[in-house]
Amino acid sequence: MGSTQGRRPPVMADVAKEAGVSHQTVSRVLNEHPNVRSETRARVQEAIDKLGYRRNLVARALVTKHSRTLGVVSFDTTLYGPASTVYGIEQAARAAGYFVSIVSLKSIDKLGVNDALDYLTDQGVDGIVVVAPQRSAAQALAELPFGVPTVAVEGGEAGEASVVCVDQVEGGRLATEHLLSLGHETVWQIRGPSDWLEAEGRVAGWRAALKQAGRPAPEPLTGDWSPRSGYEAGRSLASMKDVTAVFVANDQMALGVLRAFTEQGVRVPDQVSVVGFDDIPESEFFSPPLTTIRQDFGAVGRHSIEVLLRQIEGQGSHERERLVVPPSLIPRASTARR
Amino acid sequence: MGSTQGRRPPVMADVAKEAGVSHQTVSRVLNEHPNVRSETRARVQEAIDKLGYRRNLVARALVTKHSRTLGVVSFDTTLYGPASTVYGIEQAARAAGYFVSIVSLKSIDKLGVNDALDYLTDQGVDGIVVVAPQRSAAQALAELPFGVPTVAVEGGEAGEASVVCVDQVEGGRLATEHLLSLGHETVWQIRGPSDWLEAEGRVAGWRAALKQAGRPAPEPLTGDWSPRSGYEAGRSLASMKDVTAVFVANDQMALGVLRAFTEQGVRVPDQVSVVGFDDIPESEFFSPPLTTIRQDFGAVGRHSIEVLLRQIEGQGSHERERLVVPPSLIPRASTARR
DNA sequence: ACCCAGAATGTTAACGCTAACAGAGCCGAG
DNA sequence: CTCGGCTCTGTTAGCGTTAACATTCTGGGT
Repeated sequence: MGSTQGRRPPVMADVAKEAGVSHQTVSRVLNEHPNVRSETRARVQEAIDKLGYRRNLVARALVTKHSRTLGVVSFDTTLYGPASTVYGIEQAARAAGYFVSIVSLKSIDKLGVNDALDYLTDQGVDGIVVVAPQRSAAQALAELPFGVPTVAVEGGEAGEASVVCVDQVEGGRLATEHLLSLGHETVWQIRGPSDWLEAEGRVAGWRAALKQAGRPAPEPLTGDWSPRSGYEAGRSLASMKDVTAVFVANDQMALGVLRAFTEQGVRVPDQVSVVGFDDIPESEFFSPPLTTIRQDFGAVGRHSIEVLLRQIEGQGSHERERLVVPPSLIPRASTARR
Repeated sequence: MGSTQGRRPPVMADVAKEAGVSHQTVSRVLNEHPNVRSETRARVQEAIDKLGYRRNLVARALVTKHSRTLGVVSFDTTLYGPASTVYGIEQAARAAGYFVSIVSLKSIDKLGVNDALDYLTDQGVDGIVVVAPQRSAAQALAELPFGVPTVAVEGGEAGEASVVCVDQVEGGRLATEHLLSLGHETVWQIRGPSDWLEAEGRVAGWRAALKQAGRPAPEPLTGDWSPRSGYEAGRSLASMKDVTAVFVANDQMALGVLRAFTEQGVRVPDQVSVVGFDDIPESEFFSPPLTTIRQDFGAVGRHSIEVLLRQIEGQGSHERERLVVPPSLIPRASTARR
């Protein structure tokens, strides 16, 4: 119908002709410029509707230098934590009118992070969120490409970038103090890999709480966050008679620990109390339901977008921000008074 | 340094001047056009390196009409299944040189899916993968926007779009036959929400297997995939004395069932055998370790990209494809001979 | 009646790239 | 030695939008 020939999608000029105005006026309508007569505006809108016009965002991005796309770099989005964080990021970004382009890393080396950063800046993203829980990833942020605003999630001291994170130290402290308050002499720990900042933070909080209470800190066992590694550490712990309380650095490993204890006939919480970390949806239904530390991943994702947008929109003032989200204790049935 | 003034990133013309050639020759080098003298090529490459030039993909996309970006629409990427699928998609897409722009839906209505589709086509994606396990989402695909190639994952009969999915019926059958082969008289089921195609498929497979064995099919209980709903269904089942085998439509609900049975003193697998579905990383460490049906989400993601790229690159021939990935039984300790 | 500010619109020029064509140089066949 | 046909390179013209400037049209103050 009309003069629009072929199947080529209509462009601004087509709308302009249809409405009997210049393409610039169409642009003004689209961008809600105030100086357009409301009658003209209506006529243009009508033409837009009639032709089914949609503005070409690529052309727009070329001239405005803003793609309204944010990049997200994350490690293994299959895991609950990263997945929830990325979800929060995506929701917040879209609510703010931004697209989200994602890169999931399988390995976490500096090279991989740098590649991902380059890749995204090539695409012309307006800003980047790096979910970088490993020390190596965080270090990669120290040398940013050029002027692309960046926010690190769980990024420790991430060089130039702003940081949004959960207070891991506080989480470790909460878990440990909870166990001590139940009358346990001391608290053992199954920690995460040493490359992970979160693991370090949780160890620090645990150590601090023990020290404050004047209790000895046993040598922590180390897992790799997987249920299997928790299972193996749990088997070691089961054979040690003086263990009455264990702080496991994440819920998945805690599941492995519960499994090992069950197999070895160690009753939880009667003989040993166990606290996890993360509060994954499953942990409420472990046997027994797991006392754990909740991290509000959604809040972390939302905050990271807030910080990033502030940085993008407030051009000059790029003061580094550091936003810390508090964790909370979720008491359930895996812990009991000694 | 050199003649490049200010902090403005270099463009093709800058490289051209530096190398003493025309910008078109630079373009040729970048696009690996054969007709460039190798000496010239080297000189251009040198200039590129010297200036740290990176080509502007937005400008490129404007003229080529290809953004090399794929859109992914998914429901709740917090869940293990969607998260793994999206991960597989992202890996495969990036390996093929495509960016991935993601939209996570919180609600699954047709409107939401259509909005997401519009949103992504506005951005100028070259193709879209919709992870649409619900009937309503699949229906939304029936009315596609315009010429954007689309692939549905778990999309049943998704109108025009190609489909990649796991054979849910086969999965339901595998689970049921496994239990029957262990000597159970019949198999109960806790199914997923009726809006989900996957839930329907699993019910169909279960029913088919029972029918083939000439056994009665009890009325299935319905959950919403969450551990809690499994827990509640499990409590009902625990009170029924003739239940010896239960097929639970996903692992999370199976966890809830195990929890309920444990509380009620029903021993698994001595009194009741339980089979789950998905093989999430945790299920090997449930108490007892869960027999389940594994879905290869990674393969689904990879295949969906293969199909999509075939559709994008082979312009005219848009024959609908349908690719089915087989599930497999993972026998563990939650099932035993009657 | 006149002028001027401001509103409303139009015209032109980028943005940074690739496509299409044009031209220069070179080789071997006739 | 001339011509056709290669290879290599340059020139020009868009892609569809917004920005900047130019122009026309109002309406009120003098």
